[in-house]
Formats: sequence, structure tokens, C-alpha cells
Amino acid sequence: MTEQLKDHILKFVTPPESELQSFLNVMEFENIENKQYILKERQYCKFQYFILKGCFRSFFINKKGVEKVVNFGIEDWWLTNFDSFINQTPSELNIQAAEDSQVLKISKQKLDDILKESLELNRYFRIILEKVRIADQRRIQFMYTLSGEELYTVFCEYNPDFVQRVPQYMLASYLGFTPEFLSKIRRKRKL
Amino acid sequence: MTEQLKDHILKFVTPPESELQSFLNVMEFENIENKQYILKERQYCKFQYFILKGCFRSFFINKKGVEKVVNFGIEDWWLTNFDSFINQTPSELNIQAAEDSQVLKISKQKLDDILKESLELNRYFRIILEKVRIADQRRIQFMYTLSGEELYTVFCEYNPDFVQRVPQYMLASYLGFTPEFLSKIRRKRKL
DNA sequence: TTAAAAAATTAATCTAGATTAAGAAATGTT
DNA sequence: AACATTTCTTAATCTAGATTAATTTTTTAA
Repeated sequence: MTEQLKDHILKFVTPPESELQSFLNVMEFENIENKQYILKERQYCKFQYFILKGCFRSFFINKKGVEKVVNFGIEDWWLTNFDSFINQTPSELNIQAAEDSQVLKISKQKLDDILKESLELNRYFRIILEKVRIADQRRIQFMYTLSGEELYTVFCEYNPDFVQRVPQYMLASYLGFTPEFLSKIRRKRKL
Repeated sequence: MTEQLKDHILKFVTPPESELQSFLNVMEFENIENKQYILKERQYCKFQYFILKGCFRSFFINKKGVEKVVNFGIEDWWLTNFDSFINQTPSELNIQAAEDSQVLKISKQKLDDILKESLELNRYFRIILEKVRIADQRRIQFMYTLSGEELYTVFCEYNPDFVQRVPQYMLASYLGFTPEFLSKIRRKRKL
């Protein structure tokens, strides 16, 4: 069950077997069904999740009561609300399964303990975060320059198989516009 | 000269003195005057910079030839183009001093060597990146929900002293709109 | 297998912010 | 002090995308 996470870790670093095992041993498996929440607004985010299978979205509700999707997460991604997890503050975000999913989770306490000891696992998480930073930067760059239509086109190019996986209104929200406008774009592209 | 960086590190982690010193010893000091570039489009980003004093902006030129400011960096921040630095790809970003500045820099090779050895410095950079991630997420959230006027208001609240430090056209660009529109906002707020 | 709920489309209208173009301040340089 | 350059402002016009509201299609569940 933890084989998948082990493989992922070994792609980036090579910890001593003992460190790796004691990390994998504290990861807890959980089945999450579609639409189930693993974090709700105002809760304290207690876990960092590694997605074995399935799909999640994190979103918040804006002043007008509209859902805004901030992120998606799929297989082999780490997922949490860092702000709430790290700083132990109430979450502004919800995290909800967008498919029937399976995860491994670890509490802050246990993760902290491990990261006090293991050089390689610190390297691992540092490297992951560097990748996240690169993705965030690219996303911000895209948000600045691309029109709605271009955003959609680029997203489809970069994530061809993912586009089918979530409802369009979530995708529209993630890309920063309304479902009506996405509909307009899609129509235009077909004609 | 490296005292400032040492203090910064010790705020977050407690490496053995020897590790800390060998890290500080490889940091190279550099004076950068206003408007000087430390990275230009198409170059490979060779260094990660710690800003001792001054201010930098990173920006790119969009298809229409307009400068888009992606980030600012000030005292006690680490600055680089991660995509170019980590993946050794040609940079799409420029990084330019917005004031006369002083930095400490380190090459990828040397940083990698150090991070192969030091648990605590891995922790340090991991913790920094977690903070960066939180900031990026918050920024994306703001970009989604806030109007131009609200973005400006929030930015002024969070960075009251910084607003004075850079020309308004850079700020407008960073916030994602035109200098003309920022001018409009500012006028409206005074009346 | 049909009702009900959720998701997607269409079209008309509306608005935040872009664009263009000009002039006014501010800043830098000799 | 005077010129050039850079930055900021104003105002008129324009447009990408929002909003509203009705309709259709798809999915879910009894």
C-alpha cells in the first residue's frame, strides 16, 4: 500500500532503508469517497495527504457565496492547506474529493518528528516544494498574460487527460472565470 | 557581512556551527546598483541570492512588448528564478535591481553540495519554501477574488512601507493592471 | 423509466479594466 | 538653471468577461 509513496520518494532521494520505513510506517491509509471533505473551512488542517488514487479540489467561498477552486490534486501529489497545517490557523479553504479516492496521511506532529531526524526526507520535501514553487510561478505568469481562451487552451495542452476528470464548472472556476464563459469558449473552438 | 544571513537562518533552524560556517563561507558578496540585471531572459540562472539590502523585481516581456512584474524581493528574502536555476533551462524572466542593493549569492553546484550534507540547512530551505508556498497560494486567492481596487488596498495594508519604494507602474504591473488604472484608483481613494 | 437534481448551454445586457493619446509632474543630467 | 527623460494623470472610447435568466442536457437516485 505504501509502495507507491516509496517509489515516489526514491525518484528524488535515497534515504537509508530504516528512515524510509519508519516514515512509511506512520503514514495512515484512508478511503475517501467522492464529495467527502478532508478539510472544511474554519477547521484546523491536521494532516498532509499523499494521493494514491483519485482527485481532490481545494476551494473557498467568496463574499458573493460563489465557490472558487484554488487547486486540484491527483495521483502522486502531496496535498494540504499549508497555511493551516504549518501555522495551525483555521482554514479558509475546503478540500473535497472530486472522485472516489485513496490517500496516505500524516499528522504535523509525526511529520515534524521525522523531519528532525532525516536529512534525505527533508531533501525530498524541499525538492517537492521547489517544484510546487515553479508551478505556482508559472501559473501566476499565465494568469497575468493569457486571455480566458488562451488559459483554457494551455490547460488542455498541459493536462489533456485531466480535463475529462472534473466538471466544467470546477475547471472554469480554477481558471478564474464563469462556467458561462467557458461554455462560450468551447463553442467557439468547435465552430 | 554574512551575519545578517546567519541571523536569518538561526530564526528557523539550529545547524551545528561547522555546517553553518561552511555554508556562510561559500556565499559570495556582490554590490548591485539600481537598474542592473542579475538575470536576463534566455540566460541560465546560475545563482540563488539572499538580499542583504535593497530591492529587486522579476519580470518578463509579454507578446505585446509590455513588462509584467511577477515578483518583488527585499531585505532578508531569497531570490532566484527556480525554474531556470533548478532545471537549468533558459530563463523567461529578468531579475533587475529596483534600488542600489547588496546580495549574497551561491551557485547551484555549491548549494547542492551543501544540501547533500546538512540536515538543518535542508530544513531551513524547506521551511522557507513552505512560507513561499503559503504566500503564493494567498496571492492566487487574492487574484481570483479581489477587484483591482481591493488588490491595491490589501497590498497597501500588508506592505505599507514598501508601496513608497517602487514606481507605481511596477506596482500596477505586479497587481495585474495598467498604470492608468492604478492612477484612477488612487484618485478615487483621495476624493 | 421516471422524477428530480445537477451540470451545461445560449443569448441579452452590463461593467471593470484596457487602450489610446495627450498633457503634467517629477527626476535625472549637463 | 535648463533640458531630457522618466513617471504619473486625465479623459474618451472600447472589449473581455460577468451577470442574469431561461432552456437543455446529463446524471443521480427512487
